[in-house]
Amino acid sequence: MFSKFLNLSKDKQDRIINAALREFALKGYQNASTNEIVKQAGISKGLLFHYFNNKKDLYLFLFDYFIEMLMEEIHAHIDWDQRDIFIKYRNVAILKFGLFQKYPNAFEFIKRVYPEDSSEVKPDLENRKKEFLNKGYKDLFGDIDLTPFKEGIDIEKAVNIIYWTMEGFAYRLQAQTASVPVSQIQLEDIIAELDVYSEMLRHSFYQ
Amino acid sequence: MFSKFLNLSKDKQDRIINAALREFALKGYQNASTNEIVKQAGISKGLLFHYFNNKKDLYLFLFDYFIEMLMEEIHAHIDWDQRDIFIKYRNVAILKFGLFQKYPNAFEFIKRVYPEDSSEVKPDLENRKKEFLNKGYKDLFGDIDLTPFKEGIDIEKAVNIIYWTMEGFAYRLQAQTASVPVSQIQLEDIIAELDVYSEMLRHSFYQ
DNA sequence: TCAGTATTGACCAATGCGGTCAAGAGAATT
DNA sequence: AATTCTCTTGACCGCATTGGTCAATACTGA
Repeated sequence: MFSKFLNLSKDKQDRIINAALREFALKGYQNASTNEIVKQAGISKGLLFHYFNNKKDLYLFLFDYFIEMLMEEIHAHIDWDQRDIFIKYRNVAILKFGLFQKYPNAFEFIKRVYPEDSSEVKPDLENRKKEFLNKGYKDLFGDIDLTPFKEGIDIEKAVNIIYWTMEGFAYRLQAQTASVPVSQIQLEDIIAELDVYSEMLRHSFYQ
Repeated sequence: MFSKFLNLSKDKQDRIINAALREFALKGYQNASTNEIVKQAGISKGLLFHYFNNKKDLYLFLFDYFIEMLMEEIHAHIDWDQRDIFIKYRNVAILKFGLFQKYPNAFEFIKRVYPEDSSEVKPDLENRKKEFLNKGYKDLFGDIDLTPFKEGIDIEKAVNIIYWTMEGFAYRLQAQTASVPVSQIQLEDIIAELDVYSEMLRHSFYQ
């Protein structure tokens, strides 16, 4: 189906993918403009429609492409026997960081798929969403080890605080990253800072 | 300037304001459609342009309207001598909840004003933003009492965790609220739950 | 030189945009 | 009942942009 596109040079593929991701992430399906995409990608109008034969197919291709990539990355890097919530979040953070370097708008894109309600793509999305997204996260954080938590603590709320802290940290990082060349950002520094937060929360909620 | 509009019935004012807020919050200045606004508000096209003579004026009116309302609410309900971070967040939460009931899209709208880069409104926004928004938040949380924090703790990070927890809680609440009639939501229940989070974090980070 | 593929961008009909305005609807005044 | 006045309508305007097409060109390797 998209084999013609996948035979392009990696560089050109990424330019097109990033331009399209950005546009859809920014404006949603309906208001995204294919003209804007080709302009940002530095290709001609005809080429885009040569590879993806219409706007809808392009959109769904992006979705499938990233779900598949996310799945692969997860299965390649996550230790499924690990049940400690902090270590799991740490691994997920590393993974997300790698993907974010390559495709800065992928997470924004995925986030906007949820509330997408354009009738043109909604039915196709519904099937895909149920199949993958919810399941993915539940598999990851469904069987956390609860035994190390302090007695008497409200574990559900503690888990929420941990989640919000990790998300807040990632979100702030994302905002900073937007204004700084990606190459200058050191994964080690970020993980080190994240570990401090982990340690504080571990100290708060673990025995 | 907008006296004609402000003489309308409160109900009609709110319908128009909410429709416009929602549209601008969802799509940003450039992609927001006045046709969509009048459709959602249940008024005719001509009427909107009768009250606000063009799109730009409508947008800036909304901004000014909410900044002013926010300021008034803050000055009416915030105890400026209070320096405890948890009590301050509690008060802000109560305040935000009240506003959110009336104008569910106001905060999304304000949030989208920051990165707004449409050349048509940018110059007008720059002046207003500097004057109000940053200042507002800094005044609120600029002189937190740091003495109750445990010795040896990284206070900056602790404050971040508190902030992310409060934001995360508010965000999740907002998502829930979207699918439930507003009248059924009890402020007391929400504050009670928020107090549990506060207590957990207070116990973690205070002496 | 030539066949075959990759790429271009002017062009199309359709849609939606911000904004206008003559005319209608309703209420108040005479 | 007639008149005046304000509120409100929605068809209409010129224009920009949309998703998508396709004949023409550039590029490639033989």
